[in-house]
Amino acid sequence: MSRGTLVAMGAAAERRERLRDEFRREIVGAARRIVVEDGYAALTMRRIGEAIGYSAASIYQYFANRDAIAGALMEEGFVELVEAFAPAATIADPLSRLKAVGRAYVRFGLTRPETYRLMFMEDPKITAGVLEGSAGENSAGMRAYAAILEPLVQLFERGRLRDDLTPPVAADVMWISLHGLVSLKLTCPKFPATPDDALLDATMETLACGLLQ
Amino acid sequence: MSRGTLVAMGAAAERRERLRDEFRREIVGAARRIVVEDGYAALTMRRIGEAIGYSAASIYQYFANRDAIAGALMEEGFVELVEAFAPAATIADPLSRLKAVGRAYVRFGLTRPETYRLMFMEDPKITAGVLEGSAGENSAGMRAYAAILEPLVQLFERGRLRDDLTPPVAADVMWISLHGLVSLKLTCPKFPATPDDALLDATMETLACGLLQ
DNA sequence: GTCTATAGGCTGATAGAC
DNA sequence: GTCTATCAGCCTATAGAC
Repeated sequence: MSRGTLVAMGAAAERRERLRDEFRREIVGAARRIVVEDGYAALTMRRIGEAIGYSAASIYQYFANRDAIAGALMEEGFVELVEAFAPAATIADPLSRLKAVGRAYVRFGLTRPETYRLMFMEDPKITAGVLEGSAGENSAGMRAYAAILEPLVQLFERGRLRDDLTPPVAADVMWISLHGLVSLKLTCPKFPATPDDALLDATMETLACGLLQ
Repeated sequence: MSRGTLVAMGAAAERRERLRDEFRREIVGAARRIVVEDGYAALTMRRIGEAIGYSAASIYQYFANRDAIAGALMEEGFVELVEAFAPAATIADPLSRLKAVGRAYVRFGLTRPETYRLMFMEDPKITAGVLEGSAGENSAGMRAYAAILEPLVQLFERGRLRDDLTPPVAADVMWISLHGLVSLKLTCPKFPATPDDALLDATMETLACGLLQ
């Protein structure tokens, strides 16, 4: 809610809105716990209702439908991803920063499998909705992307990027590889037989050697 | 069914078995069409029954449950993937062969989204079952993996592989990147903003530069 | 605002008739 | 072997009482 909307309301309406927001957050919190514990398929209105001590029907007062709750959950996921990038983002050297961001991405995905799955592997409709709805702005999704792009821009400016690449293309290649590592490990933990750590090291080194000159 | 089993049966039993196999194939064929058209979630016993002109209950005479059908569908997917690799596998130069296999993999995934999704993005339980159940043998899954591994072995033998890599690790890095490209495009077609072709070119070139020395 | 009740679906799987 | 009927559940979403 914008500041403009707030000042236009009376104090009572304002308090009501605050309570409403709190309730919405409670719903999303419960939804997160359900998804983390039992996956996206287990996210039903009944289970959310149970978790917050209300009937399923009440939830429709706060969210239009189940997809809207999943969308809110995804947005929270992007905020967490940006937070996971924060320590890496302070590193001065762009190549070290890029590598640290990459490692943070993979750690995020492997330690929050169900959140990651919801954000990037589950429902194209909802993922598209959240990414498009928040594109262009200073959204968490764009800030996460920027954390990968920005070190590559700096490397490009220093003439370190392979010369057939532009920073956005290099960022997409990087993202693809990181996503591939996380998502393949989430769906078939056994098969890429290389252990997680060695695979991450080899992937980061391959990207560093392959993207730079 | 093994040859040994066949010769131990009478001619009548043999014919019965052949009919049974034919029926099983019909079921899997119908299942494939449903998954291709409407996705894995639409794969229900009732819909399969409708498609083959039998009741849902009859299917349980041929498959233990729905997961067994999904597993059979995945195995067919691996066979198709190996077939998709066939033209590339004849190329003599190992680097050209590796690149052609990579392109064939991405084409397979992007042109059969629902099959690919079922094989690598959907249900860890079934994917694990099929990959483990067919590991070690001359299964389609292993042959698909071999198509990526083998050119890398040849490059390794010629001393062309980056020297901190072994062929299996390099194969896993390659697979991860290809899978990342396909799976990200399937879940959010819009966001990695680089067009498919340019992204594939950039990824293959990055892998070639990054894995080799 | 919250509830119960319910419409109107869907699912996998099985029992028992034929 | 195939069927119908059914069990035992699940779901989203809404109407209408309070």
